[in-house]
Amino acid sequence: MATLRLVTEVTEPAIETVTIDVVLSALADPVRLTFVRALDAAGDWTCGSDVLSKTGITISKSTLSHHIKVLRDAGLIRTRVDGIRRLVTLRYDEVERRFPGLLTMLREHGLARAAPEAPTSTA
Amino acid sequence: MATLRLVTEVTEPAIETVTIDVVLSALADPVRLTFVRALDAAGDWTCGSDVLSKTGITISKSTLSHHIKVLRDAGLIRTRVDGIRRLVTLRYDEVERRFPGLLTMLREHGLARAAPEAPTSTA
DNA sequence: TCCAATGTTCGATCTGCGTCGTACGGTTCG
DNA sequence: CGAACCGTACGACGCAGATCGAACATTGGA
Repeated sequence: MATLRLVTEVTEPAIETVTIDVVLSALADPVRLTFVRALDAAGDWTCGSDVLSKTGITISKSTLSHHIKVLRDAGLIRTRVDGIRRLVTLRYDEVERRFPGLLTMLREHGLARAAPEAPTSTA
Repeated sequence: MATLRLVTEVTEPAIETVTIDVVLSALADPVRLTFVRALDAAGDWTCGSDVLSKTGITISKSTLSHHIKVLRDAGLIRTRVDGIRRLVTLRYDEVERRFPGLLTMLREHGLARAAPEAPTSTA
């Protein structure tokens, strides 16, 4: 019985209300940083659990739910209900508009990898 | 007896070896974020204690020393010995070259302030 | 030489948060 | 309806890190 569609839709903050300190705190965690990078690589709506298998992250589903909530509250991702599961996606354009260069930075700097010496030259 | 000048000089990591996760963790703390903004506003070599009085941050000197070390290890600031005191400065050009847009982002987004209007939906 | 001022280091404390297990709610299908 | 699945909410636990005070090192000046 489909009486009323209640809270099925998940809301995220308007991009204008997102503050940079919240974003930095959200990205400071290695699991969430990896998660955001994976979402960026995926490009479109992805199941959160699938991100775990792709990245090799091993955490419980409650922990995953917690991280997704932190990222959503920070305005970085959006959640959509798809039947029995929930899909998430990176709010790339909005975030890049409010914090220019931030996501580009994450994309270019591979996970926790320092540049291999050679101060001059190379790129 | 002034024998040898030992470790008076303070060293910071080469900018190429700085990883983005360390930088994000360093900036995730509100005290350090305020500190970096103040250094950016100052523009040149500044005494760490003076930053506290400028920003109104009230922490002990040992805590301040700790935060400065974290920021220095993260490659964000540089420390110079000046007689009885130590001066710090933001490595603006280097950081901006390695992480384009990062410091500009901090500069434009005032401390923990969201955009005033929320066009759609509110709350 | 002695003392004041500044900053680092060390140990201890305490809060925040990442983590998990369990219980609960919603959805799909038999 | 009931069972299986997926995700969230809640409480508890443990650890990393933020904080402080005290002791020490260094410098500069009385």
